[in-house]
Amino acid sequence: MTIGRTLDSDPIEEARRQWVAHGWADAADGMAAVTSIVRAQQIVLQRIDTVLRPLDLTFARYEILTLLSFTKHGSLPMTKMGALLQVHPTSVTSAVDRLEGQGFVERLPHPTDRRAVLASITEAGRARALAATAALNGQVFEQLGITEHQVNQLRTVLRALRANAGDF
Amino acid sequence: MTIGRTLDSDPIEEARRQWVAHGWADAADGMAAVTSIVRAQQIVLQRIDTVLRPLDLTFARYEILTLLSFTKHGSLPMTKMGALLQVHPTSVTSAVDRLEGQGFVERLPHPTDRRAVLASITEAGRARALAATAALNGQVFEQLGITEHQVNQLRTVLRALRANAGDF
DNA sequence: CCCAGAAACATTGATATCCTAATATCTGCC
DNA sequence: GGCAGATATTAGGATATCAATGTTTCTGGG
Repeated sequence: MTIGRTLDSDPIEEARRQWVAHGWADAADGMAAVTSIVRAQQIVLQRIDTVLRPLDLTFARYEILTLLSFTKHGSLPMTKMGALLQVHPTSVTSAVDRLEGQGFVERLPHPTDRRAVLASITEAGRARALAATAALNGQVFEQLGITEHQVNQLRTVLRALRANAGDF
Repeated sequence: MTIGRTLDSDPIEEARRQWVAHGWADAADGMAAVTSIVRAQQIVLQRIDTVLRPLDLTFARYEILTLLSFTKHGSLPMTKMGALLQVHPTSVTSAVDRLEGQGFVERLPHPTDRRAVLASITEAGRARALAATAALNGQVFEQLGITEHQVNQLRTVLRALRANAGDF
């Protein structure tokens, strides 16, 4: 599961020193921040996958189930889900393929637009989504290992980064 | 390239409100932070891939080239690279396969351990790594769209998260 | 000292995911 | 009524992880 063991020093700080030593000081902090984001995502996603694996879910499929469970009628057009979750249409298609095979979602025709397809959550899907959320809340989201203040700093800074990227 | 367009509100904040409304307030901030990390990684990696594509590199292969270019003799054992970059041995093997095919790296026998393989950067590899770093510095690392203070907040908080995960 | 078992190293094959490009169908505007 | 745009899907390429394998090295009991 875990890869490297007992590294003597922080490899990202080491890379940052190299950046400065090579005359790229202006970019050093940004490089370190980007690398930290990439590594942090690996860490949290690995934890999430570990928690979700016994439930036969991936994070992408979990996000879809949870999003559907929050809607009024438990269904959304495929494109709408892709827009809300910021994933490609092809990823939505393949994720819904699997969820449908698992019996957690079913495809329904859109009532007015014959191009569109509604993904609709089933009762089994709702139950599995709830179980997954309970597991993730207790084992990941409440166990990040940083202070509440740091959690909120993270949210604020990354919100600015996402806004600047045109996310909303 | 970009997926969703003109979303009226921040989907992560919306998810956070749902968490609170469902009685999961204790996990709401952590959920929002984790989701922000995942989304931020998508954003920065997409930018990186866009910059690196004309240079025929991916981020994983770029990291290997840059790491090798920083070493004294331009070479490292496969396992050592995996440990430093926090990637699986299989990923190192496949990345070095491609880099070798591109002429940026060559495999050499380890001088003392006949099990081990040294990956050694070529002159072409050094040149490509420098070009890639120049492009990334100017187009990504110096253009995150957040303040210098926020960049450093990000580094500090994510360093705590990585340390807590046993990264170093 | 020696040698049998454990551990480390790199690779291969299988599986899952994501992205790009191309395609078929349908809608709605002019 | 025709054509641009939207919708979903399929196919193909790249990457990451997991499990298993073949070597090679290390280690500890005899």
